[in-house]
Amino acid sequence: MARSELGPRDGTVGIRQVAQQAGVSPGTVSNVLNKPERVAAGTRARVHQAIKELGFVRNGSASSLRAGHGRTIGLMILDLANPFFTEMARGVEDVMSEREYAVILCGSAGLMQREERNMRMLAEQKVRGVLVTPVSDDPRSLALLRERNIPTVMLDHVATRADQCSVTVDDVTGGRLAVGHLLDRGARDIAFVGGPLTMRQNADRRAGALSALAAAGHGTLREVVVEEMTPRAGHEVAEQLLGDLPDAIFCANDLLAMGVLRVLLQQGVRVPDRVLLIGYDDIEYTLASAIPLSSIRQPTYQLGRIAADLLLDECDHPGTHAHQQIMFQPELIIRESTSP
Amino acid sequence: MARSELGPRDGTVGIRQVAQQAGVSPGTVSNVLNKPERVAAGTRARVHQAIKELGFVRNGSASSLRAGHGRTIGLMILDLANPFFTEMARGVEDVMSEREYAVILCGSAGLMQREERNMRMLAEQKVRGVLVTPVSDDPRSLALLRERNIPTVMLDHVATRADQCSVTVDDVTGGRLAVGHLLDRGARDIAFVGGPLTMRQNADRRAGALSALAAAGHGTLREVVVEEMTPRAGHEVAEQLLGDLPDAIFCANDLLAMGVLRVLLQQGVRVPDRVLLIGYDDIEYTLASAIPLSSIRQPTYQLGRIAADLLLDECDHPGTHAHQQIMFQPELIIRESTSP
DNA sequence: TTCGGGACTTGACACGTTTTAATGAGCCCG
DNA sequence: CGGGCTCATTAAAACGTGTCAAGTCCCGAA
Repeated sequence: MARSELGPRDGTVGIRQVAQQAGVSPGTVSNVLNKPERVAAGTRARVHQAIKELGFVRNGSASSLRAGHGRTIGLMILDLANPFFTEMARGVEDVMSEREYAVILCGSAGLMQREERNMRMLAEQKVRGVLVTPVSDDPRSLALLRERNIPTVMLDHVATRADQCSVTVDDVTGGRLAVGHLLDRGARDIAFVGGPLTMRQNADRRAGALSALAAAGHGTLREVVVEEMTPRAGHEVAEQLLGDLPDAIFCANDLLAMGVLRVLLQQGVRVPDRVLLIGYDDIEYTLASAIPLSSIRQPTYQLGRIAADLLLDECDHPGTHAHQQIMFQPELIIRESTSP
Repeated sequence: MARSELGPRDGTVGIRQVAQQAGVSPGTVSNVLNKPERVAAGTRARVHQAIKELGFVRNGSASSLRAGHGRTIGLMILDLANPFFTEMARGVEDVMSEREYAVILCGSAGLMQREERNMRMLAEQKVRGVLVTPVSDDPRSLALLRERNIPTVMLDHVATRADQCSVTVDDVTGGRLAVGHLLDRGARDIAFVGGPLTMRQNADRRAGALSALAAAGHGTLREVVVEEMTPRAGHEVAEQLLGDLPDAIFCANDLLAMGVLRVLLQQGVRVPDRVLLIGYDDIEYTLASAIPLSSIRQPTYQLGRIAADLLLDECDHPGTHAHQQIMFQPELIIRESTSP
């Protein structure tokens, strides 16, 4: 049997078998797959027919080797355990799935080292582009992608350079809204509980909090920095605060706030009567909370969708694509934890 | 300049440049990368040095084209918005990250159609293996992978065939534990709220519930089937039940239970005094709930880790690998929502 | 009838790596 | 001293698709 009649790996079917079945050349099959408009409708139909009959599945490796990249994008987020990020990931996945792209998911866990390792891995995989919530402003890991002309969109982080897109929510305003609200409710001694200030999100929310205090002309901010922004960390902070309770607590995310709330209630501290409590992100799971949690809402799912759209636009129209820095405004959601 | 001195795509560095720099042949560089033990220590060091100096990053597409598969695995779960699945995904990602594999994440949203489309995409990407929580027992989408000899591990689903691994939790026992507990607490008129019974998880939990009733010799089960297992669906069910409240409600997952709880409390129904409520999965976010939720705990994160280990074992030792069907036992967690 | 030109199609090569069989360099022992 | 080892390295042949210059075909105008 002639070589041309055998498929790849002596068993499966490749572009050549399809071509033979449809009575065209391999080149034409490739065109049907990649530039359908260039092939006559009749031929196209015959090829599609052959594809279906033979159960042909394109070899993505060969395709990306030749083309320089494949139908895959990378998504790097800070924390796989945080509903805020997984909700964002859902937005990305929905868009990419519609457009027939595969999504490689990576979690950096906030570690520069893991971020860099993942970036290298994505470069190796020849992804078409990358959506990333960076650990910090350090451009080292991004350089790896830039060298290889892999488009990048910043997620939940403003692009410091004008040569890329970003989608963010204004965290300074968010912090201001939160603390402004606490001040309105009469709080003066306010605690800010957040993660490392090297993370932009924490730094901005804190800055917003301070600016609200400055604008009001009264009130003080105690700052508590935690390693991880989890309910567990919230527990520890709350226990620590029990000895000298502030008027109000502003947590830099809802997971922390959930942990704090739990301990306060267990210890009989009345919320909001004794302590006001507000979180950030407005994740869905605080709805059933003992005291419904006030929070700062972000268009989380949309963040993911829009970033994905921007990335695909850059991939599809590298010439005409105009980089955009999109910033959403957050919204103050008042619930029982701050309103008597 | 001779072709051999230029890099791939006239700019980046390839295996050839590394070889030249280290004074060896391309084949040796490849061996350093893939079978380090076959190359002498001195040569190996020289090659690594050259790799670092030139900033070489392997072209994964070329690699998987030649080798037949790459360092990528597929992970297909039912619902990206459900913390149970994202927690499982976290376990998978942690293991794969350690072993330098990339993870392609797909959500089937419980739709056969999306499951099949994703499977095709994974086959196209030449993934090394796939971890999948299947939508149903229909083997059509798995066939696509089996034809191509792509190893598969079932996640949260028992393998019906002995030629693959699976990692599950005993949902029948889980259902029995839940309803047995409700009966112990004196409930007789019990409602079961769950998703489509075509999903094994729902069917098994229901079966367990029924067997608990049978064992007790008393009590009845009202069955409420919802489309989606979300808090929103829980709201609707609860409103529907308000007119004729049962003694107890068993929700097939915690998200449903959260929605149900919220409406009950809003309407002034006392939990657990008037209605007992128990969920399933024991997700972290119910901890801060108004009435802490009783639930059935599963080793979620471990599920992901172990499934990932099994898959990698099958990939690394295709000859000696012994397929395993691992089943964990769930644990009843009693909290306030079922104990006065 | 011939020629020009547009619309499709073709064929062969290139993409960067892995793999195979073959080569070379030592080394031991008869 | 040389034959038969082993271990380390090499050269060249794939892997299956995308690309692009070079056709082929067909139709209408001259």
